[in-house]
Amino acid sequence: MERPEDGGCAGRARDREATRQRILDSARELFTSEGYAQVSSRRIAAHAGVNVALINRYFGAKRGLLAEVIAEEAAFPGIVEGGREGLPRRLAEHLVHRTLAGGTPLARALEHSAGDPDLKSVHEERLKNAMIGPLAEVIGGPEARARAALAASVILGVGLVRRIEGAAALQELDPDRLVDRLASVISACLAESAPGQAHSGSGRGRG
Amino acid sequence: MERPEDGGCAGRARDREATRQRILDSARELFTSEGYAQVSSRRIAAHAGVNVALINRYFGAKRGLLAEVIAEEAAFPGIVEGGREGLPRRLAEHLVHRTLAGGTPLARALEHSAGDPDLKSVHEERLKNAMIGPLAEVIGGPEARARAALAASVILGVGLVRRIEGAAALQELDPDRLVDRLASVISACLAESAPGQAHSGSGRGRG
DNA sequence: CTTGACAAGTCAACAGTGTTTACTTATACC
DNA sequence: GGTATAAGTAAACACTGTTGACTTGTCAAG
Repeated sequence: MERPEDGGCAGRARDREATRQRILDSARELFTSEGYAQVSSRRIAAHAGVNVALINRYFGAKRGLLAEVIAEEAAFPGIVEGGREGLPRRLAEHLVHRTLAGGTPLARALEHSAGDPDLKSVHEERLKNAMIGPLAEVIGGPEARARAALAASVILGVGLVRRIEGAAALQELDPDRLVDRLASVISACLAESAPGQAHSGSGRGRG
Repeated sequence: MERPEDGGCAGRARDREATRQRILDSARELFTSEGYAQVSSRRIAAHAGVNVALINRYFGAKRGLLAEVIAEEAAFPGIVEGGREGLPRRLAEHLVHRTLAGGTPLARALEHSAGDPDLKSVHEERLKNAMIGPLAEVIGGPEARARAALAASVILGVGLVRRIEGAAALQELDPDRLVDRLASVISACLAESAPGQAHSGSGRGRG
């Protein structure tokens, strides 16, 4: 069915798969460098050298293009695989290193569009399947999903704040200290029993 | 200068301030109930019964309209005023109660558009002046802004996750337990010294 | 090789967005 | 009453995502 090679010929042959992939590659490149909302369908098409209508033909809508792009990459590559021991620290290190270095561009594409209502379902699936799900499975125990959701909140929140205010405040802390701190924060999220409150909370008046 | 009353007359007189306020009221109502991106300039204008061009005349752009709307409301009403003692718990309670009950609609408008690049400057100002700033002032100590930014990350992150996945996972915990947990998480953010890591972090290899 | 079918690709339009410009009109002062 | 000035308006601009009708390349059957 498929042509064996579509190689480098100038006026390339009609090849569904190759065209699809070409669109996907352009979308990933542009989304990750400029963000979802910034890049128009027509620009993706032009970058890929194909017609605009093909985006909707192959991916339903622009939304579907992002969904396919982010489905390709793991949220926590090689982190949950390490097991429960030291998980908070590994998450913290991952977060800090991609926070301070700009890190995985895909995360940026997601943070760019975190609140976009058009992408709610895309983000919902991503959050559940790639973050809360794996995390909950690793930590186990009661209310695992709630604890995982809390950790995911911290991870997304830090990324969001970094994107909004340029990490100016966060960079007051040097990376190592920030990792320490985030590790303890994430530990508090994932812990099975809610620990007695830290030194700053002596005034708890609840019954 | 201004007309003393523009009252209820049908074809109302030309009154700059009244028109401005009318637009602002419509924007607040629509933004908070449907979100920034959902509501078009033309719809706001129609709801206010004014011409579309007046939005840009009075607020520069749609962005300016949101900026003015969110400038009207405090981020943590009556929370930082309570001082350092019990601050994490008050923040946690505020967050949970507005999370579970839908809470202040303005926060929703913000979460709706958290990642919108067009609103970056608006969110930046809001984050710095209404969240990190007051928080840092209350907690004091070294790297106060960094610690405050961390707490703000948690607060924004939880709101974001709630909005994305409908709080399904977070609601595994009953509200009181969630408050406990969040209070300890926020305490970990605000603490002056990064505490020794909790029970799950025995594998720390730094130092 | 010719024919025909079907999928791949194209074009132009639609309805919508935020924004701007030129314009009309009502008001307030002289 | 006349007029400057501001308030309000209408129409357009350039752009967005999306759709349906159309053309064209390719492959299989006759």
